[in-house]
Amino acid sequence: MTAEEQLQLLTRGVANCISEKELLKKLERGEPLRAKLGVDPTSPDLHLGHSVVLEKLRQFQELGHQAVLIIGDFTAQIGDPSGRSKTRPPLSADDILANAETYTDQAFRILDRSKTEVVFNGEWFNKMTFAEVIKLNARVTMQQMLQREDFKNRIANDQEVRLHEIQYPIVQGWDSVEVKADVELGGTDQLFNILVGRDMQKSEDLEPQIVMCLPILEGLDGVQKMSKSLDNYVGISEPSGEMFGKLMSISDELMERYYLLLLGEELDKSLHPMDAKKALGEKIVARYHSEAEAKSARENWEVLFSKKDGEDEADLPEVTVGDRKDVLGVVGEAFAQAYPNEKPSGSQMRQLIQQGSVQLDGEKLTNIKAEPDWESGKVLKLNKKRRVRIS
RNA sequence: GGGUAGGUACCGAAGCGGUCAAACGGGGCAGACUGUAAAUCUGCUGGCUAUGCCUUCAGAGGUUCGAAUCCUCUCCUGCCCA
Repeated sequence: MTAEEQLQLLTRGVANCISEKELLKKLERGEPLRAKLGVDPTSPDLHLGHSVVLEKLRQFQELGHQAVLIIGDFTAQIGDPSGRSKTRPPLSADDILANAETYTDQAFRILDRSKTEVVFNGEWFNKMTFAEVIKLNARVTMQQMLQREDFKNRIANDQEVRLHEIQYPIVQGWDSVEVKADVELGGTDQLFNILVGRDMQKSEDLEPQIVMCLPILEGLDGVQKMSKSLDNYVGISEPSGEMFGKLMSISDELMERYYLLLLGEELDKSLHPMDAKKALGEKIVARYHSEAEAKSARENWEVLFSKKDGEDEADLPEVTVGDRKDVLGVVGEAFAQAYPNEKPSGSQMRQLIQQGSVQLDGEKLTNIKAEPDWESGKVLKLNKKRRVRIS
């Protein structure tokens, strides 16, 4: 493949590339490029938002380039202020290590493990002396740091900015020097950090890296970026059913965006939006599980939600009725047996019942003290998502 | 270090001696509606062995029949000055 062809592929779907000319030059040498991606092992679960940039990195691998995955075990102790309106809480060393492991395991669902160099940036930063740190800081001016939107906004809104936070870009930039990156990937919110990397490399007389920013994926709410802390995400290691279900809850507008960013396709507007969304869900599930699983996830979902009668539900968890025969007692028992982690408080369960969410074979049970016939085989709906079968 | 403004439920924000489990907005949950969704309308949103009881308004003490509200000390944050 020619350098031009590679360039075209690599820049597809990219929000910001500085600069294509330089990238072309690097590609023309015909040698594998070192494509760097730094990850913060702060939240151990990867989601579709991360997948956008990981897919791009895989593309580099497929073209024969070297992926360099930097685990920011050291930087995680600082906390990336990018896009943040608050200071991030720091993590303990143990948490970070554990997170790093789950992180890479998941990343290799997308990346080719054998073609990925994994490094921890604690390797070089933990050895640094304070004098060296001061020297690093001398390479950047205060004014440069204050140009950042994030900091500017926080200062304008009278919110605190801690000194360690302005170290983050410097530290990330130094990673690029250490691994001799040719390209650094990241979300558009990483633009500033990655640019600092270029400066750092220049000051070390290295050829500056190419900045490649990918668009930030909106979360399920369609407004804020996908993130675990906002709970608007789809994790890439989630069960197929969950994944499909979550994807089906997005708005039509967002669906178009997901088609573009996750599948790299234009949405076919001639399709009924419902069908288009099901197709989207199926494709994404297939990517992380399998075609067959995607198909069954779709079928299960259709049975669960589309058929109002819901007579032929797929395998619902079975629940046995205990000593308490009243509605409140049985609902509590059902949660405890089938979804112990989601069990609501007593008051919340009362509300679910009184508001008509709890239904036995489609019949609303609104009296918490009622003792209906808990006949074996009947389906008990608990809330929007959860149903169980009486055994 | 000095001055000053603050710290209220998931978040933002009222309340400034009783009628406060605490207005209002956002978020979340539930119902109606739908395409499952979005939008819209409605209700709920501390806990419980529940017409009552228990624990909350940064933390610890105190005043009072009674405190989120008053006093004292402590911790935390913004802003201004040095």
